[in-house]
Amino acid sequence: MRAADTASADPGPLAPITWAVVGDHDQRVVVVDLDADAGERRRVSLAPGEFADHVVQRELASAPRWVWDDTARRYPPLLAAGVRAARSHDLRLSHRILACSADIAAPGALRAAAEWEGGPSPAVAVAAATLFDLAAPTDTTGDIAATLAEFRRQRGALSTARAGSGLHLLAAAESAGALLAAEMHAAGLPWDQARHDAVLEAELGARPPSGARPSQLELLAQRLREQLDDPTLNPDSAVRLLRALHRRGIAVESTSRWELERVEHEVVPTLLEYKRLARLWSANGWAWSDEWVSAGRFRPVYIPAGVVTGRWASAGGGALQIPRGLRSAVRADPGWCLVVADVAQLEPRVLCGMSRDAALAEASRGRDLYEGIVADGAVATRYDAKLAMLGAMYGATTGESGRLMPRLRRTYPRAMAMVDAAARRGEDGAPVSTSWGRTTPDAGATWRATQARASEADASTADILRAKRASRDRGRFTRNFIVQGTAAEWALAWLADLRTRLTAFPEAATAAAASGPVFARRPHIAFFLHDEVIVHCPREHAEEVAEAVRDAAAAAGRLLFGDFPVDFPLDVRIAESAQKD
DNA sequence: AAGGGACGCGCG
DNA sequence: AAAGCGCGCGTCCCTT
Repeated sequence: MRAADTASADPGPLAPITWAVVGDHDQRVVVVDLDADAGERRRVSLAPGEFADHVVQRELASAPRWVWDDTARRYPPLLAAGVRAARSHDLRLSHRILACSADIAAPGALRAAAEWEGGPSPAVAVAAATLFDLAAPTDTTGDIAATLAEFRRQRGALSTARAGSGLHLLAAAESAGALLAAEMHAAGLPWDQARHDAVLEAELGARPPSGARPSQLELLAQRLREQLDDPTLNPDSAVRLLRALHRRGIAVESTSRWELERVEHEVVPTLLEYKRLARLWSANGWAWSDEWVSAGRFRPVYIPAGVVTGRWASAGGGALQIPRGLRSAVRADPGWCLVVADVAQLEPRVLCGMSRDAALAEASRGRDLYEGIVADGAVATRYDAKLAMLGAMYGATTGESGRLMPRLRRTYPRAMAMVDAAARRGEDGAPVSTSWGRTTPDAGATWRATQARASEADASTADILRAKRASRDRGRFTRNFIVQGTAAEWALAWLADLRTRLTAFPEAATAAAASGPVFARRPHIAFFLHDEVIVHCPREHAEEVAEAVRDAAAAAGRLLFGDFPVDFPLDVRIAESAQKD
């Protein structure tokens, strides 16, 4: 029974959704069913070993929404037991959203329950506690009474949300993301170790004994020592490298690539190549795969909302930084394939939707958004359009980007007014919010003290300059926050919808990784990076999966922006590997 | 010896 | 050609 794949038991839209609150009491797991008004209907007490079976039964019966303190703590053991949950409400993640949201009129009770604020990566803390055999975290938030109390506080806070607030959608999407994060970790990203090794050998030479530089890297280091006439140079030391460059009359202020690229000297190509290979070796070399890849899977730890804007972060293995050159190692299992999809120009389209800028929507519909901006005559080239748009969203003030950005104001005043207003509010120390109501953290006491100091009678020029800079820094942050944060919401909606759609697919005849989790026998999301997903699926379902990915994107757009005509075109590829041709 | 900051670079 | 948002992480190097 336990091994049953619960996902196949979709109860359909008519089944009542109930809240099933999960918490601990006296070494047992307590599940309390609540009705729509959060009134208690039923309470069961289970031995810890019985919980997974309980979840299976309930999923088959009616797929309740599991309310628990922390998905990263409750869900992995279920997945390990072969049990999947359809819906959840993650109290920690939701608390962090609701307690500081500008959309909540009465956040007082939530803010008082500070023990729920938690860190950004409880999963990591729990893993570390297990690793060092320490007692469970000292907080009591997992206790059933505390869990019920927090759930009721959150329901109470949500009932004070402003009319039309998207916070309930955000809480649901955030929680679905937390389920998915645990599932993706369990499933892993299919990784072809042999191909990775082949890339490393081709670039660096044979794997060296531990501690030694690979041959190709040592060759380049030696050439650098000759070209810079510095026989003991360690090119890994920026300080010594800079001194050596200066001795040869190369006037650079740093050893960073963008500055070196502007210098005409024989040492530059050698140095750039050394840096490229050194990076590959230290970030994604043999030591990396020893640590992070096993049994053909790369298993990063995803941290939902690890970024203030709501974007995900990751811990370990640099999951969000896999270099493009190594994507050839991301390779489907035999008989399976990858559906690799990314959204074209997600953030500008999100800005278009949230500002309801009809001109920008018209420019971007059904085509490359930047080409559309060129066609509108705002700027001359696609490259300029991209630069100007990035400048608008990041707050560029100088350079080409800063020069081009004002042109967009004339052509797309609504969209530009939205980011400009967010910047002004940030400069004043005021909060801003995403479409669904995620709100910036407070600017902080130090920031306000800096501003206050500048307006005192005896403020120095330095005080005033410092305050201005801090104010503009904050403005650029809030300007970008509303766009990056709403884009993260779009991505969550996309993921949550896709995750559900994929449960409708049948199990594969040929299992991917027979030892993997049960849900990995059907198409499943194997990777997510801000505006890109990779689905691992049996080849015979690739086309249908690609369609599901597109349908989910369209549904996400409607969920956030209703019938406003902004579209989210995807670049979808069906392939053996994640490498772009 | 451990920890933290600076640097540099990978990703969106 | 480059500076303007959000990250993680490896290395060096200095402090404690």
